[in-house]
Amino acid sequence: MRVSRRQAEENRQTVLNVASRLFREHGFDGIGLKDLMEGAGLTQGAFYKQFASKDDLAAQASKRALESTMRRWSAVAAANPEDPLEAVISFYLSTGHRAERRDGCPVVALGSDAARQGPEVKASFEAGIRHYLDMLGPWVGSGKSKKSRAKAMAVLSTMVGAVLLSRAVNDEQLSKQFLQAGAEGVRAAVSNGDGQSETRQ
Amino acid sequence: MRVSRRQAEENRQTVLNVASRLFREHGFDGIGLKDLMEGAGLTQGAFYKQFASKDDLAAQASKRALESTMRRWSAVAAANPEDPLEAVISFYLSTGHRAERRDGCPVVALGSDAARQGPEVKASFEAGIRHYLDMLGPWVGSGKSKKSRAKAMAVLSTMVGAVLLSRAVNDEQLSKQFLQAGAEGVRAAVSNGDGQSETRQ
DNA sequence: ATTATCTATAGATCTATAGATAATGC
DNA sequence: ATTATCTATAGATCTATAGATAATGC
Repeated sequence: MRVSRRQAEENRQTVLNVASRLFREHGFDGIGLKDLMEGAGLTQGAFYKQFASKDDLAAQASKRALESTMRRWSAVAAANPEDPLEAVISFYLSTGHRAERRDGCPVVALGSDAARQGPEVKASFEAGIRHYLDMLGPWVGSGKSKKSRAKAMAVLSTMVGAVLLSRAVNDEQLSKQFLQAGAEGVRAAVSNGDGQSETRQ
Repeated sequence: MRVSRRQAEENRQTVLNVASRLFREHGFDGIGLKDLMEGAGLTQGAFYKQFASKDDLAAQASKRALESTMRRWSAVAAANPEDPLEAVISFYLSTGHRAERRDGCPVVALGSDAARQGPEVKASFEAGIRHYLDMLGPWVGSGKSKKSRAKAMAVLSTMVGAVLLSRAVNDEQLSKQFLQAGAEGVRAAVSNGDGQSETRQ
């Protein structure tokens, strides 16, 4: 029954990968430890040698999910070095991404849930979100880093919100329009150069 | 034990109001029928004379929650008729709204959850979201209704995303910056007039 | 000897149903 | 007579723990 330390660590990684996907698909409260462990080819009993609690798993699986999405952004951006932002926009605000809750952005899939979790889960999200912003900054930046940081935040908000809204409605047309309008909005915000109306009002 | 029809209907309404708040606070899966009914001063057993299932309640409570937020938007806008959009922005993207998950916008509080629910819950969200867009349209509109619809969608995406992100992180400063950057982004998008770069790429 | 995983289970909770109770509505 | 609510419970599931098992690691 016992496996090697190497194998045990591998099992732990498998549980994390499985959890990062099942949580995105069903929410933190929508999936039990039994199904989680069986998804990794183990039984429920092995769980507490690997993780301190379900919350602990939620925090670690969130980290894993965000890292995995980050890698995807990097790959997409690297595939189109001339316009990495446009590449990320058309990947993120696509019907493909909308459909793959299981493997898509955890901020959209679990953002509402994360707001109800403890500081450990939020720390995972915070780290991932900062990483998103670090990538976006140079792409949307017009020069001053403080301004481009704010712009990156607005852009990320638009992207996250658009996919969230596109998933919350039944109507396919309305759903698609959110993706398109989100993409347009981001392009406009970026091409708008320094035009953020900080002086208005 | 039996109450009048009038009182029974009143009880049903109370359950809906309680549910619309408890769901926003704990998620659809985060609260049981027992606590839900006791929150309305009844016992669990009365539930199935009032609703067909928990899903049925989720759909009706979502509708109620969105309607209640809608009324709030109207009130906020009416209080500042000269610039209703600015009034809504500074209400929606405030630390106050960020803190009141229980009474705040259901799209932020339950958006990720809604994506996992059946068509009934999504229908409630869709109706509420369309109502949001109907209000935003004239405020962001530059003339052509199709363009202002798209702009309203981008603006709503930014607002929803900004609050969602501001709730998913621990760091108070980062959280506040999302609210501010979201507000700036919306103002810039609107003051940008017809400038959406539909021709780019 | 240690320990990763297993089976089994405690104790709580979940949704949903059944039947009793007592007040309404005809 | 009807029915809104109550108490009680079925049957499933949830998180977490306990003790057995069998392979690793010293």
